[in-house]
Amino acid sequence: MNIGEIAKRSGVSRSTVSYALSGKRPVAEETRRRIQAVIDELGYRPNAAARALKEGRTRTIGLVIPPASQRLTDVQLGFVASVVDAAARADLDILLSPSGGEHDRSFERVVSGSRVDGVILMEIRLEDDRVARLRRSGLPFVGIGHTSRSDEMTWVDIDYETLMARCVRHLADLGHRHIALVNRSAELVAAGYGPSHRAQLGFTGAVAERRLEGVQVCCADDAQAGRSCVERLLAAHPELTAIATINEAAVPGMYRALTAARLSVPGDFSVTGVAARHWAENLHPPLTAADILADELGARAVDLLIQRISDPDAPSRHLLVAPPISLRETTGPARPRAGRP
Amino acid sequence: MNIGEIAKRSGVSRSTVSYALSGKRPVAEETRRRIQAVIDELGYRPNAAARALKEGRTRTIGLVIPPASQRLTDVQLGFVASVVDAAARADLDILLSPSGGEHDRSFERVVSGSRVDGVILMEIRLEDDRVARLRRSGLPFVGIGHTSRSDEMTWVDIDYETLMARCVRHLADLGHRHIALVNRSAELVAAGYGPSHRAQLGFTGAVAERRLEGVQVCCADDAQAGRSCVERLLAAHPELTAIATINEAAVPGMYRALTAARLSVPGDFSVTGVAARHWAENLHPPLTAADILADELGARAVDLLIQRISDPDAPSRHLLVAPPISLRETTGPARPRAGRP
DNA sequence: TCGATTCCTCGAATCGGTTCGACTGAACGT
DNA sequence: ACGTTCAGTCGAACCGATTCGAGGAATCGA
Repeated sequence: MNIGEIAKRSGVSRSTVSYALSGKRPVAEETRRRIQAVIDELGYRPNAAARALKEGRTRTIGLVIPPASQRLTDVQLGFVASVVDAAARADLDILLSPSGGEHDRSFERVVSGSRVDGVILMEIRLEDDRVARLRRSGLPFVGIGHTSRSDEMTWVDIDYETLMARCVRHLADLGHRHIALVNRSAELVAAGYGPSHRAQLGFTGAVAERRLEGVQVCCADDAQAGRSCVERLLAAHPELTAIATINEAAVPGMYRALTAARLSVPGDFSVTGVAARHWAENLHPPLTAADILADELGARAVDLLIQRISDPDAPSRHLLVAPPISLRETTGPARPRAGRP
Repeated sequence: MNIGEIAKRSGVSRSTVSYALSGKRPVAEETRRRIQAVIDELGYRPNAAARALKEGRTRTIGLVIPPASQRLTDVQLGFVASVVDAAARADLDILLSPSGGEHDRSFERVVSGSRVDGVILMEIRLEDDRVARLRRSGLPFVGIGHTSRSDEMTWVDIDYETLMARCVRHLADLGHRHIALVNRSAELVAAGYGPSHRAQLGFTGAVAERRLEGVQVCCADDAQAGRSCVERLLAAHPELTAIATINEAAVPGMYRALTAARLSVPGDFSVTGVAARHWAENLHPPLTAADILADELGARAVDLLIQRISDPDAPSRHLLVAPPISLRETTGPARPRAGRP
């Protein structure tokens, strides 16, 4: 059923039906009611493709996520959920595009097929082809995360550098002198993953500032890896009394390694880091951490994108979020491991 | 840049460009090359809306997920990931629609705006309005899960009834006589959530068959709830020696409650259930469970949907999956709790 | 040499909306 | 009584692709 059918049955022209629906020109009240009755009866909805074709916009935004094959972290999931939510509130649909892996055709379709009015890009690398591709296309886009040239685009991001520095200072305040940074996977770090890179900066900076001893290791995003990573760490650095991490998926494994080593948390050993609040709260014991407010960040990304769509030539904007550390149950005063039996 | 621009620059008509791209009519090799050169130079891609309008199909499928506000379980995430993956392989785009909560406008847009060629529906209730809505619309759709009238639609599903019966029999074989079923949240069960309902059937059936004593409880989908649920359970039923569950999110909390009660797993108490393999493996200790192969299920749903789109009048098809139990480390011979100090 | 066939290309119609210019009455002011 | 204004409506053009019927040129067989 198309608009012509509605027009015929209401005894008006197609344009009148269109105006009755959009309200862009006055339509007699009685006519409007007649048209509405026909529409309700037939359950008519304007064809999205036809409308998009004429209007030149699709009322749809693209959400580019990491390849589906690799499991999303809780923080990433939080982003997706909040973007979906915010978009729904703004009556925008979401076209999902896994990018990165093999099927970049999906990304290419989203970018150049005029399928979307704008794009939200997740999991951005310091050097990211997709950003260049999007800039060339002229499509408005907003990053959750940003590249090394941060001015070249609009983004929202978590201030991993500040957050990690806060974690380190928090540990230093508790008397810890030897601490380790457990980063994300070596592949990610090598690929120039921004959060990993900035966490390193924050870590080394704060370690130097407080004259501590710091160790840095990479760790794959799962519990197994977390466990073996911490086991190696404990063996190689007996003087270690605390860990700061941005690898939430590995934390349960880290707990297990500590338990296995008969180190109680936070009595003998402290753990802190950057994680989704929900996740940190539900760990056992609950993780003292800088809480990532994924909900807010995703919603702000959508806001910025909507603005950017309505005014593509406005200067790019940035939003860097650094929430305070929520004290929970995994950090305490330093107690030298050497002093233990 | 549109097809007319390409035509002009190649010195041919628009239709020739179209045929060169689609190959639906012969085009001279030299002409084709010239057109291709122009296309490559300008980076032209046909406008998706225009194509959809003319062809009457969008090369997009809708994926209806539970409202984003509520966290998705690992199994659900597995479905989403595998659907996204399978769709990308088939060169289909995915339109994401959270449904259920407040914003059903999103669902309505997907169903009746001709935005998609078909829909995959997740988290189906025994009585589900959305199924009726989709049937009325005539849009091809496939459910992951199904309603009480299972013939009315095409679906793939996990055979929770069989799986739960297997769990119970497995426990019975190990000598357990008193076991509990920890279901999903009371709200879900009350709303007629199929998996919960069928798990109940399988549980009561197998309990009766093996002449066991069974208790059933509901439990919200998080660790906290799992913990308090099991604490209550242990207090109220001292004879209990095993739990079977379909609530994966609650399992870590259940472990904690058992640990707190000084019950070792699997020495003093057995736990088993239905869960995503990834999840079961990464728990500590790894959960003996019937593994849900979310990857396969999502991919099959996409296959079925593609078939249904190409032949909407074919009879509906069903796919019920019941993988065997993977023995891990959480079930062992029954040891009466009464016999403990 | 002439019609038939084949190969390649073109113009026009079409999909289902939106929007612009123009037309018709009725109401209005002077 | 006569322009003006304005509400309400219509027809036609347009968005960017696909596809059908048709036509021109080259090739072929008789």
